[in-house]
Amino acid sequence: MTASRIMSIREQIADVLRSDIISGELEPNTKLNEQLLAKRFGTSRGPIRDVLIKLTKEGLLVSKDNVGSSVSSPLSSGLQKLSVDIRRKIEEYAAKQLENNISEQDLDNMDAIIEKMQDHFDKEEFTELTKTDIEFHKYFVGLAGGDDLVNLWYPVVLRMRMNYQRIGSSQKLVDEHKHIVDALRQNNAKEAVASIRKNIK
Amino acid sequence: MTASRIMSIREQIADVLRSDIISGELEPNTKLNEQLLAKRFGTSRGPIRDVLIKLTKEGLLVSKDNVGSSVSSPLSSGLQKLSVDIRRKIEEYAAKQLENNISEQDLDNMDAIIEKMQDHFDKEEFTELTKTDIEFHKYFVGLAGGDDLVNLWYPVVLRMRMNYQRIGSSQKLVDEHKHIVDALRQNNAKEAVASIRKNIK
DNA sequence: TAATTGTACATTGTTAACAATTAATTGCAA
DNA sequence: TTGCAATTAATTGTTAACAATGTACAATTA
Repeated sequence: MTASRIMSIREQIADVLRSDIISGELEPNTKLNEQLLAKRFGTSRGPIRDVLIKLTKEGLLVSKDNVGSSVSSPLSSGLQKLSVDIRRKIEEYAAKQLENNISEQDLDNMDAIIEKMQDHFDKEEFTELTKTDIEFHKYFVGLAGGDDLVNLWYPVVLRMRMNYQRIGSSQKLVDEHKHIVDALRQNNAKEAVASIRKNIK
Repeated sequence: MTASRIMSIREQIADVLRSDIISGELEPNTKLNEQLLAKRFGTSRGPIRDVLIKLTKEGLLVSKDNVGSSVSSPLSSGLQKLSVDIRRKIEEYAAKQLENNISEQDLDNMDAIIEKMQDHFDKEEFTELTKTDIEFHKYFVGLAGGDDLVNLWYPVVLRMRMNYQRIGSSQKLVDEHKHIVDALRQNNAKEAVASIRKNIK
């Protein structure tokens, strides 16, 4: 039985827009018009506004009063580096929390996510691969620290954007995730941390 | 001339609620009713909803679909420690950025904020002191990294909540901020970082 | 009594109309 | 033509009514 979670309209809209931005389909500085979005998603402007506020807080959009929201620009290289540091700190914390404290079921679920990654990679669906990559780390972070940790982690990751060249060019990315799960399965936090450090850059 | 920025209704409402939460006036798990808030602030529910979404993304509230928003609980001690680490990383980054790269005017402005802190401390206005403390660091972080860095930093700080005993009991807090500005004024990033490490805990 | 169903109530979610603000256009004068 | 002011259009902000959902409690049944 696949328990696909029920998602509210707003959640689904947010997901689509996040994908559009992360994939680069919506380029930086693209203006998002509330009415057009409302028409596109078949709702009124209310839910759209909710989503725009959320994405703005996640750092994917920038909003100006009485003017509107547009896609944010990539971080400066200095802030990019800082974000990598912060993200590593969070995920290394997560790895340590999970040592001797993770169920077989959860490990299996992570394996399944990696398989999905492999599949997207094989089919050259790189946007989906990116999303699944994020899904993997989100699962893992949520396991260790619940919603609180995810909320700390999520904006950092989204704002980093992904490293497409890297994703497009290499099977290594998928393998790196296998190493992380392997280390967790052996309850070897030190090794898990090392794998994560290699994976996040 | 005091340049009090024009703030939108929603911004002002957000500020009030943030204060209420940070000061502890609104305790964790307190349910926030949209209609009551609308009446209290003399608006309709629309702007209230916007604010609730924002505060939720900032980590001060937790929201459940079709149920509503309530004040979030303090972080676990593990996440609290992690947050301190992250906040230090960000502010230390900011201090380094500002070495040999800060105007006399900005330093004076920071002095002014510290004076305001001193004033609130003398009058035992501890909620205002807390807000001014945050204002100081926000100014400083914004100077170094603009909105992008502030957006990274802000949720971390809000979620940490403040350390009231410390605020209530000691003049030290105000002095620590003087040391930070002193170090910045001397373009001594190393000392500034050291002062910040002492201040954030 | 305990569990369950049904109903009334309270609250959030959504919508569409209207107000306020910003952006674009037009017309005019130098 | 260029620069500016006034006007118009487009877009966001706000509101109030309505729909959908969840909650609390009473009635019903085993």
